[in-house]
Amino acid sequence: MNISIRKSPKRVVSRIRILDAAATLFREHGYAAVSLRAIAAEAGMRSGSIYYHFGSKEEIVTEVLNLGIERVHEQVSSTVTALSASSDAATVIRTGIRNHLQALFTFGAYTSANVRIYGQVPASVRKGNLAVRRRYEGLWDDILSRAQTRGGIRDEIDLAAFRLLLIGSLNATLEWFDPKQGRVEDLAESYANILLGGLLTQGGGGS
Amino acid sequence: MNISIRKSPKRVVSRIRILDAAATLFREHGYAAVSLRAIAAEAGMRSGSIYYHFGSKEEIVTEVLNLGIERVHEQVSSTVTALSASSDAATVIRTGIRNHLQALFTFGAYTSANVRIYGQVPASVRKGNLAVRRRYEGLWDDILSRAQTRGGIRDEIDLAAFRLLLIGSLNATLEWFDPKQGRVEDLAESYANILLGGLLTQGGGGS
DNA sequence: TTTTATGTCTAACAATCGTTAGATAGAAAA
DNA sequence: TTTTCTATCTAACGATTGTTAGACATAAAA
Repeated sequence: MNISIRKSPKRVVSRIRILDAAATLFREHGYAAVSLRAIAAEAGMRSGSIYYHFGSKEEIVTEVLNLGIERVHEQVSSTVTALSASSDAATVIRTGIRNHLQALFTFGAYTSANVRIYGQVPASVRKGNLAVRRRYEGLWDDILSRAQTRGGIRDEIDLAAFRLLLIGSLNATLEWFDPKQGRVEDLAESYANILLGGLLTQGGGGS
Repeated sequence: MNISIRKSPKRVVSRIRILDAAATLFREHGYAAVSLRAIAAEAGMRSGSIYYHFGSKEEIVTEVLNLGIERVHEQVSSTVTALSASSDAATVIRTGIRNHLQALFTFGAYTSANVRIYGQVPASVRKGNLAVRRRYEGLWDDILSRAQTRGGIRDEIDLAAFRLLLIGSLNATLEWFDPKQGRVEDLAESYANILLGGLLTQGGGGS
């Protein structure tokens, strides 16, 4: 046994092919509408073979949902952490927004599936995905509260509401933005301008 | 034939019962996962009877999708139109936001179904819903561009992006906000504060 | 009353679903 | 070479799907 680059065993390759196929089809047609036969066909095998890799359809969708969030989490977490400690609130949040959107479209099949089918998957599957979701929400709560301690955030803003509005509006871009038509960086800048500075020149924001 | 209040014929009542049942179940489980037998049971009849009122499952879902948008459209349109002609931009947009959210939760089954299943419904159904969607987007574009002519909107803001961010973030509240736990008016005010004034006290919004 | 219209029911159809058991072929290990 | 393991295949299972045809009961019209 040498130390050379180990070729991925067939097992791993097939598993990924199945997950990619499932994510792509779930995103497009929803959870229940996609049959294991359709997933198998897209992955280049027969439906029975899927059961060598996964125990059930629910097991597949759970993995798809988790991967979608984990990949966004990793990219946002690593890029925000890499910022200089003296970065101001605007820079930190802009970085988070940009990387959330980039990850969203880089792993489009998984993240779209996530946004679209989470609400219609069996309760047991939702439960298996909850911890991963919570962890990502916690990351943003950390980012925002850390930004708050550095000052510059308006007093009227409810940070919990801001986080929900932020993630909700970013994820909604999956429904209409086409990365082939425009740059994700431009989308990110446009959204950051609105979220950080608001629509109006002054006033209007107070309660 | 007298002029007294005409009792709704059974036909109309049953039709509504079917649509209510369908919207409720679609919202919860997605389009394909809901069988006509399940819709019939929820509506208090047998699946065969549905075909007296609708020609197919697709016809039902098309109606549910259209109703969801039309009801929000009507409420936002009428309340914004009713404002005094001299209202400033902030008031107009706050009114739109508040009424969009109120309608969203008042007709929760239809609007949630809309947000959740639009992306997974057959292409022919999506096509049948497109005109209604476009019309509502047009309403907001009118509201925003009229507000812009009154001044007070930041130059850096891309109004098309703002409309997409706005509707996306408002619709996303369906996934987490519970009208039994908090007042929709408070939610609306919180969101309007963020969208109109932004997160930061100053700067940060420029490009 | 007789006739017609309305609305729901039952029962069945071919198709498709998730899942399973067992056969089978090739690769790795002995 | 022989044996064992890995990955896929075929074929079938009972259950459920959207949809249809025709019977049936009640209400309205004649």
